[in-house]
Formats: sequence, structure tokens, C-alpha cells
Amino acid sequence: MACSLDVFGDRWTLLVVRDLVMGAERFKEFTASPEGIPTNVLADRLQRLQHHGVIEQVPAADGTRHPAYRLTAKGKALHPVLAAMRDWGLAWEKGTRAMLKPKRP
Amino acid sequence: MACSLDVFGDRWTLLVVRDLVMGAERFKEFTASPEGIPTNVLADRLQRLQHHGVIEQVPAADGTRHPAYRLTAKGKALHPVLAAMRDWGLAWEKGTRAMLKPKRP
DNA sequence: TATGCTAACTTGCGAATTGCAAGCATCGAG
DNA sequence: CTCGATGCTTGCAATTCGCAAGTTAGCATA
Repeated sequence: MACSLDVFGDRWTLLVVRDLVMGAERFKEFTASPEGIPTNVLADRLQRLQHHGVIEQVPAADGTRHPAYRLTAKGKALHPVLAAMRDWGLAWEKGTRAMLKPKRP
Repeated sequence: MACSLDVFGDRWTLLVVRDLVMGAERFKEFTASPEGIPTNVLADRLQRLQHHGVIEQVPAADGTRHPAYRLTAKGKALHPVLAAMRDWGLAWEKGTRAMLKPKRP
């Protein structure tokens, strides 16, 4: 538990992972999320997640030369955690909704 | 997701909830956990959890007049979240172990 | 009554982390 | 060769954190 929290026990990390699950791959896509993560925090979290082996940087996905980020197996294994948190929020916090379907399943 | 993180999206809150699930009820018991939460942070988190309806303060459990803290239904509903995080940690973070059985189930 | 002990907080303060804004650096399009 | 878009990095004020040191209250012993 405590070790897991060392990896993603803060306000932003799990939101980044959520965006990855939802299909985000590029820096701009994360900043476009409604919560509005500061760019310096995002850069830090991406580095940290990479360091923990939760995500990996792939050099060039499409035509551009900008990096893309993908979940590793370790990162994909976080899905149950996210699902549990989403379900709890939906059940107990009023006025919450969720986009249930990932863009790229 | 984001709303859930508003409630427990920080380093200490979920550790407090974990201790509650494990049977802790009193201030001293939380501070005794191996992670060593600072007392001011603990006081703040207990207040915040109470404010969010995750825990409740019961005036006197045993002979003493010190308060005890208990999970509400909302708090108990966090169990799947904790379980998912524990399982992920055990599966992917090396050298982790867990005390699987709560003292008071 | 004085003295000590423990539990449960609160306060103070230096250090680290955050959020916001602005500033680079690179690339392809025009 | 300028322009806009993208992907970061830097600076700085403000919040939060962690540690240590009080403070308060209820027994307890003498």
C-alpha cells in the first residue's frame, strides 16, 4: 500500500494515468484535460512515471517528431485501481459523471 | 475520478483509511504506523475525512474519554480501492509484503 | 495537594512542493 | 525566413509538509 502510494500517491499522477487509459498520448492532450494540470507538474509526473516503469516514451508515433507516451504492462495493471476509484466517486460523491468508454480500448 | 482524488488524493489520507480498515480507532494508533505520519497532518486529515463523511467520531468507546474514529458506510466502500492498490503494489513493486488480515473484520 | 504520565491535539518555523506565467527550443507550413 | 504549434524549462509567490516543541485534559500515584 505505502509503496503504491509512493508511485501514484498524489493529486495529479493518477489523473495522468487516467488520461493515458482514455487514449491520451501526447503532452498537449494531458494539458487539455478539464482539471488543467500545470505544465511543469506534468513534465515532472511523466518523468517520474517513466522512472517507475509505468509509462514509456515512444520516439515518433505518427508523422511528427514529438514523443508519445504509452502505458507499460505495469501501467495497464493500474486499471482496476482507477476503476475502483471511479466507481466509488460515482456512488458516493454527488453530481459526478464519468466518460465510461476509453477512446482506444 | 477527479472528485474522488479531491477526497483522498494525497500521500497520507489513504494510509489513514488503511489503518482504520486494519482496526485502528485512536489518534495514537495512527501515529504508531510504520510510515510515521506527523501529528498535525493526522489531525488535519481526520478532520477532512470527517468533513467528507468518510469517518465519524464516536465520543467514548471504552473507559477512557478519548475520541475514537470509525469508518462510515462511505468509508467502508473504499475497501475495493485499497485492495486494488495493495494488489498492484504486491504484483509490481519488488520487496513488498502485506498484512492481509484486518484485526477487526 | 503536588507531581507525574499519557493521549490528543496545536503552534512555529524552515524546507519542499505547487500553481501560474513567461520564456526558450524545435519543427513543418507557408 | 517568419509563423504558429508543440514540448518542455525557469522564476517566483504561495501553499503545504515535516519536525519539534508546546498545550490541554484526565487519571494516578504519593
